[in-house]
Amino acid sequence: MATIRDVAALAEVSVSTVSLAFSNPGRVSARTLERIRTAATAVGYVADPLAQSLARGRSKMIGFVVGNVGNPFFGDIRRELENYALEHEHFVLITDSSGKLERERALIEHLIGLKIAGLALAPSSFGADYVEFIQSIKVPMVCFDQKVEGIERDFVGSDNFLAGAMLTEHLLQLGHRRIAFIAGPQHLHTASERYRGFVETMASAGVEVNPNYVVDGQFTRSAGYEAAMRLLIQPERPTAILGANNAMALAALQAMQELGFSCPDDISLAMIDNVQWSSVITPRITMVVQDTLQLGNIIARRLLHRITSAEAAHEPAQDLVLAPKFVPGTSCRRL
Amino acid sequence: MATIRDVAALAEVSVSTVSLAFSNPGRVSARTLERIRTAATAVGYVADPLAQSLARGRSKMIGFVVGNVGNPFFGDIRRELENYALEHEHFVLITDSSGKLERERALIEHLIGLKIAGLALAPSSFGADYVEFIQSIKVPMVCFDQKVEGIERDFVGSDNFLAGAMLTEHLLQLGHRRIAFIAGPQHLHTASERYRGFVETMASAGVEVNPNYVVDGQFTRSAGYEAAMRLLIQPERPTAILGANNAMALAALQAMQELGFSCPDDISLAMIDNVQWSSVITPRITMVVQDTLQLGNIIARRLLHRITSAEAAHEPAQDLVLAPKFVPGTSCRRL
DNA sequence: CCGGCGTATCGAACCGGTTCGATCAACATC
DNA sequence: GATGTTGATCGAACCGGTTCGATACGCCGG
Repeated sequence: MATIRDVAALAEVSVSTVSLAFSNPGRVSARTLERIRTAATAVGYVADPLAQSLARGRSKMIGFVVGNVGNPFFGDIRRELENYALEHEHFVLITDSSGKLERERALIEHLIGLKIAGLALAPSSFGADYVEFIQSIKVPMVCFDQKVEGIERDFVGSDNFLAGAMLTEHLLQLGHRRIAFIAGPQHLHTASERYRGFVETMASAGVEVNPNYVVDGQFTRSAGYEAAMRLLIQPERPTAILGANNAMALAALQAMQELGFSCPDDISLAMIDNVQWSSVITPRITMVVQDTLQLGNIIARRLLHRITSAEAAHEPAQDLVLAPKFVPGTSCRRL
Repeated sequence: MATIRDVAALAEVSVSTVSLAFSNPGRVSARTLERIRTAATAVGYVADPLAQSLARGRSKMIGFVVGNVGNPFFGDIRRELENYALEHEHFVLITDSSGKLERERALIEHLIGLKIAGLALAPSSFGADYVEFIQSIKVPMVCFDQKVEGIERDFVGSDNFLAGAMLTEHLLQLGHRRIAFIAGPQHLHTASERYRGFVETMASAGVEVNPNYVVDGQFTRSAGYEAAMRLLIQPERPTAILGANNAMALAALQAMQELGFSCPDDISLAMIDNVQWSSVITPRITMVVQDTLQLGNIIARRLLHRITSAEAAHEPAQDLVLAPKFVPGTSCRRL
């Protein structure tokens, strides 16, 4: 590998001039610039990013930390971020915490050790310790998906209250009253907001929520399956089930199929968030989806703004909340 | 951040001794080692990975390059690799080429610039130029999924011929003769092998393959959809469709649903590779799946062996091919 | 008491860049 | 003709480690 000294020797200038020529071509005379450039191509010089990062104290890399890179929601956001970053000469390092707090922390620390220029984080936890840890990170950063109380950083996400409310309203309109809700972990903002959307919409309509109809599915497939089963074995079954996320709703569909219930004939189903092959799942689930491309785009822009603009560090943290979209399916029947 | 010189000063030893104490504790006297360790914790010293990589010329990072990190097949492999790597103090950098050759090349070059210790690659292309590029990479490396002619590197994958043959045999056993095949891009090893498995099994059974029943779905959802449509509008429709991968088979299912055909009553369907929510898709597709966890584990072991063992560089490249597994569903009926 | 040897530690060079104050020539100003 | 200004280039220090030959010391046998 050719080093900057090889280029300097061939161009008969000092090392510092070569460095200057690449980082700030305007400050070098046209003649020397030309000589340096031809010398560089002649020896096939490419600056060593590691050495650059060490000397500059910051790299051109952006950390992307989520709980599950396989989740298409995060996948879309990642793709948008990658494309935008690439256009601005930045490189995205994808990492997956598997939803484990310890792993997330280790990953973030590792990334900071790599002197990343910025961090896009989907927080996986909450609470004082966690907030303190996140707040201690001095790297430009944008949080998304999960709004965490106490973290004063740019946040980009969807209106989860609205998401819950929209589907509840839809089911009410169809005449449903015995509506069950499979909730996520209530300490998560997305989960509690979606639940609040359900509860308040029910209240506004003057419909009482049967406590037996609210079960906890932990946002996971397995817990969602169990929760759905608990709903389905009740003597007075709900006429509709609202899943606070995709995994739990589909687990509920599976449970219904296994018990021989037909959807939507016996029980209607609606969910928040799409899944990859939703169009071939029968019935087509009625859902509310987030505009992942838009979210990804906004995240990318905010983060690169923070990274590249000098005065951005002083700008206050900003929350950007997008409205989700209603996508009708065939999984909800009129009563 | 505390540097190695802070530690040296506090422990009253030279910088080189501190470095030695961490990289090779055996060569330092017990007393000094103790002093250095307490000094290090006192100032909160953590070695800068960037500086280490620069000085050593190699880092503790492993590059993982695939065409689509969202694909659960790659996801499982990634997870296995990450876990195994973490146990051996290595860190996985995930990247996504979106299946684009140019992007893949740029990513690999970037990773090499980062002086990665090793590379796990799912090749996205083929041909002389590509092979030459891959061969020029001197980093320890394991290829997987796609076997590429001419690349002399460790390879880990599944027996794709067998995968195609198993499903074909299954359909023949059920009495099907008019079996259609949605093929992938034939320049890809996986695609051609799966196709070969189909053709040769048909030939062995003495059943002629109708040329109109073999269509190209490019391994993608959209091309697979079109290909399936071409099959379904023929006057003499096939009684069974075999999709060479998951995306094309599910696209075919969608096409069937849209045209009002029932699966399996009108047409049977089978596919190679699982998808995330296959258990809630009606009917449950009969398929042949790869043992992704096993694959991931083998990839991880081979790669870390190459990385950590000094003499591994001289070991010849090795191919490891696993047999896929048959998973019966409800999508194939007996004729 | 001396030469030989092994072990613990050190100093200096190096990895490949960046950065900033110093230098110097050329030109403008008075 | 002396002084001031400007722009191009350079040298040296630095980022934070690693590595290896040199050195110093203690212990051994003769």
